[in-house]
Amino acid sequence: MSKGARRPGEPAAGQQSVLQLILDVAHQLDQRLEAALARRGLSGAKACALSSLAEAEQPLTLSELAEESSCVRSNITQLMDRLESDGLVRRVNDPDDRRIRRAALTSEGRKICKEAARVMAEQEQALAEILTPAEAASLARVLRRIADGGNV
Amino acid sequence: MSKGARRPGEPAAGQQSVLQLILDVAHQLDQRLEAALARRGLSGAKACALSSLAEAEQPLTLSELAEESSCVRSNITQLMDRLESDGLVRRVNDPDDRRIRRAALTSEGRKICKEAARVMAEQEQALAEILTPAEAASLARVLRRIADGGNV
DNA sequence: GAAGATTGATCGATCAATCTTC
DNA sequence: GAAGATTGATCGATCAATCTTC
Repeated sequence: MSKGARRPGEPAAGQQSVLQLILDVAHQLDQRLEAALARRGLSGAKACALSSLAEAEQPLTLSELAEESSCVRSNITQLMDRLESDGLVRRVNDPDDRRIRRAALTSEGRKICKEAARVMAEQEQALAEILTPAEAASLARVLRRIADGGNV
Repeated sequence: MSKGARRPGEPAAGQQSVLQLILDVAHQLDQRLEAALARRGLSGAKACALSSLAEAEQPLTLSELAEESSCVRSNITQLMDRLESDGLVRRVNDPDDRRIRRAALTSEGRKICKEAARVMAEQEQALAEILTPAEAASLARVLRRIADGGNV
């Protein structure tokens, strides 16, 4: 995907289609989140992987991580390379299947992951302050229906 | 930014925060749009640039294109490289200032751009069919307020 | 042969550094 | 010196091809 604000030919502010509005708002919120994470040396992709690892009881398979992030396996290979060189994650071998590599959080990784959760909560809070509870609920309901392709 | 669905540790479907919902829905809609464009050999970034060029009366400066796409100049340099090798765009020199390069649509570029507009309209239509007019209007209103940071 | 992971290519995005022209 | 564009590095994402192990 391209990350740039996607407004092909909609100069007037009120003229944007709902689709373009959703993409633009998401892009804006995502940039804010990425900027807040970057101040801690993190990125969205890294924070997401760390969070998945923190939740699991045991080190996850790289394939499991790819599944959970809805991305392709080779993506996780590279992400783990970067997280390993950051000292936040360690690859460990699976005792039962030598094809499998698991990702284990280091203690530093566990610490940073808690910071990432705080950052995420801050961003959620900032958004919540813009909306009334009723608006937030109805927004969530509509978005969930869009996510389900209208089958709800 | 990372493009993967961003749900760090929200297993239960109803538990997702509004922020995560917006990012997830946008990611899903964006993937659909990219897939539809890819069938015509395009991408979101290419379609966006072509559309900006089609709207302008005269060839745009690469800086102007960057401005319009809210991205960095070097990004446009590379995008134009790809569009030029696709035969959709041609770089032309500015007669008055030799620092400036402008991007001009080729006739092929103009043709493909119209297809891209149709694809975009299809995606907008698919989304519109999920929502009632009243829902679409209230969704747009709330999203616009989020985009303005609550200052509306 | 299939599953798990990696490698190499490409795309889109950013940033810092550079080059030409003003 | 500043503006416009490009180059080279890095990150995150995808895909096709490969390697090891099952």
